[in-house]
Amino acid sequence: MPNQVIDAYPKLKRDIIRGIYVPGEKLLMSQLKSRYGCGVGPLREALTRLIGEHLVTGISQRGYRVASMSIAELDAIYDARAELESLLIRLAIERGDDEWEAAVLARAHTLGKVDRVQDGEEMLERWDTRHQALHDAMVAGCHCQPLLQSRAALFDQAQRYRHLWLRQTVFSEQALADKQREHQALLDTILARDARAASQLMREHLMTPVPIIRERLQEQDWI
Amino acid sequence: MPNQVIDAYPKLKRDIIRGIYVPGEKLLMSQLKSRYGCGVGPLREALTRLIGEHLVTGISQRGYRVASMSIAELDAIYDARAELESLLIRLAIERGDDEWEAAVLARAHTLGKVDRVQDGEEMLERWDTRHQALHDAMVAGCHCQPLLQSRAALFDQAQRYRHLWLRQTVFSEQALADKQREHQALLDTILARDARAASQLMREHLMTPVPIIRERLQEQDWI
DNA sequence: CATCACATTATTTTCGAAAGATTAGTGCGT
DNA sequence: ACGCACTAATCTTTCGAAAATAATGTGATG
Repeated sequence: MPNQVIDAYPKLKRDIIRGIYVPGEKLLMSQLKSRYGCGVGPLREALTRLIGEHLVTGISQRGYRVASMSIAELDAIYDARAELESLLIRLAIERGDDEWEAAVLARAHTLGKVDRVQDGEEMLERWDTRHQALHDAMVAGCHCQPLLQSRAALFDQAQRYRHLWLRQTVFSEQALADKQREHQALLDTILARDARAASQLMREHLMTPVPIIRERLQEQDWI
Repeated sequence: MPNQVIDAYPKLKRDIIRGIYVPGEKLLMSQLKSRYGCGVGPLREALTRLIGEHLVTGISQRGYRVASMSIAELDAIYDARAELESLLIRLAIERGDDEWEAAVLARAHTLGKVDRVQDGEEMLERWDTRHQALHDAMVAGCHCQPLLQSRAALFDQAQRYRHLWLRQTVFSEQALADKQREHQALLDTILARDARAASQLMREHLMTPVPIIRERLQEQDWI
């Protein structure tokens, strides 16, 4: 694997997820070259990787475009994530050991400690990091690397949509409290080793952002 | 997307799956260039794609290698496939319509018609094609593109292992009959819309090749 | 005999230019 | 005014050479 690509790939990915580019927008090599400071070779490799993650589309002799977004795709991806994560939490409860339980508890604790008094941006970043860490810890118990990789791939695909939801949630006292309650309920079912209840709660938990994202999406002029 | 890559990528992938290269083998650019008749640019893109599919590994400044194979990975991938396909058949039964049922029945019918009298290689290819078509038809009812893509990715990862099993099974009267019986049982539960039974059978069905593959794997000198 | 420094070779990675394809623009004929 | 062929400009894709890095071999030293 390359050197220059290691630089360009994460930057390009980040820019696409953050919405720097409009979905469907053409990605001109000349522009990318100056923006990311490297030649076409490394760029093509980075773009190839992003095609694999469904964040970019490419047509022979017609270049690359930022993958489009749609409500249909939003529904499909979140449905997939909810079903998969629901499966994973069931497996984790069936397979996880005491260490796993302890790790979940630990992540739940740190997430609960994120302080609302901090600077907004900093808090958003910290809450999101710890939130993801909690969910990672929960499903880690399944001990199935390939399924965890599939989960990560779906998460990446969802990130652009998720981005529309994150701000809205973290900056709302109400939404944050709701999430807190959902996490607590999940944690209870996990510690009780109730696989059926946990997978049900997990599915619902993952689906709650969808209506919010759908609204934000309909506001966009590029849909 | 490129032109030359469209040539090189599937060939390289096919060669890796067919076991032309030894797992762990270094992929020299100079060799690849002459074998696939193109420059390093297209090759690097093809290899990047294959890294995304976990068929190749790459380290900065140290080139590319065919991904290694191991019994641990065999177990992990087949476990993942079994759990995912089991989930998908449940969803398909919950969501599939009459057309879906009909399509499954049709694929089961054509698979049953594969004739043993044909030429061996031709029969193997035909059986495998129709076998995959049956499984594709079964899970298609879930109507969840992202999960079907995850399934396809896991299938690709499994292909090298699956390759070790396929010959053994198709050329054994006994094994083929066993598979036939399993498919019939699956079909019955599907037409009866018994999601619980179907997902159980599906998990078992996907796991049956594992012991056979494990044996073949242990015979290899490169494990 | 082992080990380290140094020089040599082999390999990867990158860039720039040329070739190939597509898109945009122009003018002609109807 | 509209469509079509042709030309010009733009963009993508590829290759070959050069630069950067790693691997190998050699010889001196403890």
